[in-house]
Amino acid sequence: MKRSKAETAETRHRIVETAAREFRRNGIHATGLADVMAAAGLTHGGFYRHFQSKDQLVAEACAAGMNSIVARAEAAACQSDSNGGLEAIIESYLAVNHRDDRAGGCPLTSLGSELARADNETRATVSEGIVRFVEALATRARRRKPELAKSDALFVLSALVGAVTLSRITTDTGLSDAILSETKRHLARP
Amino acid sequence: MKRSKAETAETRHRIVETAAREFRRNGIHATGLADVMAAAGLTHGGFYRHFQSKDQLVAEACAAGMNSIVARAEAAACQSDSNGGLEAIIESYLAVNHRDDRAGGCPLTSLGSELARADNETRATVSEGIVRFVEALATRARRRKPELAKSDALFVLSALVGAVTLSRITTDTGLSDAILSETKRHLARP
DNA sequence: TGTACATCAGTGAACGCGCGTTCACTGATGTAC
DNA sequence: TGTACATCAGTGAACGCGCGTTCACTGATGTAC
Repeated sequence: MKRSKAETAETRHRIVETAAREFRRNGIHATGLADVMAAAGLTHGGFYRHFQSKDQLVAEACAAGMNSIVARAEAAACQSDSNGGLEAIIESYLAVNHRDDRAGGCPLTSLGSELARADNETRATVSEGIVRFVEALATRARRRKPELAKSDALFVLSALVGAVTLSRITTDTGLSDAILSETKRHLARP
Repeated sequence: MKRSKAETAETRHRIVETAAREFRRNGIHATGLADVMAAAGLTHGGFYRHFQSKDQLVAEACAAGMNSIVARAEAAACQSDSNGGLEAIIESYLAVNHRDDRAGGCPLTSLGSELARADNETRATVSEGIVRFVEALATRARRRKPELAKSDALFVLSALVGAVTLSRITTDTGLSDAILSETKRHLARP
């Protein structure tokens, strides 16, 4: 039966947030629309009342995922009592509980190689999220000259994404922990 | 009809090498066994004469991919005329033609997020490849103390993998190039 | 404000399709004598 | 060394299954009067 406008909007929002978690947890390709809808407490038939295609949901879910990771970085920086907050962002990204929480973590690591093959809409949205992440890091960089700060930020983000990606691949838990802690140590001393 | 032992071994090897390329090109989940077999010049029915399952092929293909990227790193280091060859490995990994050649490049970047969800067999094999890559970097590290050299190597590999992953996601070609060149610049000056 | 009706969110069955896997069959290989 | 036969690599059709997508239907919502 028909739902109120508010309820419809709430449902759509819930589908996107659920998809953002499910895609990060199991991968985009491996997650079916029926899985997403069921996790959102719905049957799959109603999907197309809200979205034109799976690709559209992928794009929106990735956008939501990027928004939340950038917001978390900003929050970590603001809550930090030390200097600019750069260390706080690095620590929160390289935390063991970020590595262990694929579903709630950064899409760049949980979906990295799939995003490189995603359609232009998704890649453009994620790309814009990367730019915002880089800006969040650059405004807190040690070097003040804008182009140097941005250069530092690109490097830091590369190290963060690579470290968490590798730490999730290896079956050697000691190596996994070492990748995170050594990357943290190197980024702390410039 | 039956084939000679040599021919059978050659065919099996060709399937693994073809799969290594196809998986890196299109992703593991998105590549069907029929795709791999067709690319190897065979029909899909014969697959199970050589492998027990798709998962087994995935593990062997990823092992082959790791072998070839570590071998390429070693080769780049040996051909380099400068100091230890560390810069040569970094330059070859962060090269634009590595970014643009997913099918022939490093599995850690072309399959990163899928490998984190792969079965234990595949993850263990890739993990061992990571260790060999880290050793290849560590023996050429600037710092001589073994544990410091390994720490440096873990950090360098993280930055390499993250940089190429990000450079493939972004739709902004200027940003993509900058990620590679700035990461190269930072790793060059310790 | 109250009533009549068009709208449409959500359900559940169905669509064609491609997946991983299995199987009967073919005929060259390689072994046993 | 030559012959007879079991083996098995590769083919092509078929299997059940889950995918993205479509559709007829239901009934509460929200609009038009």
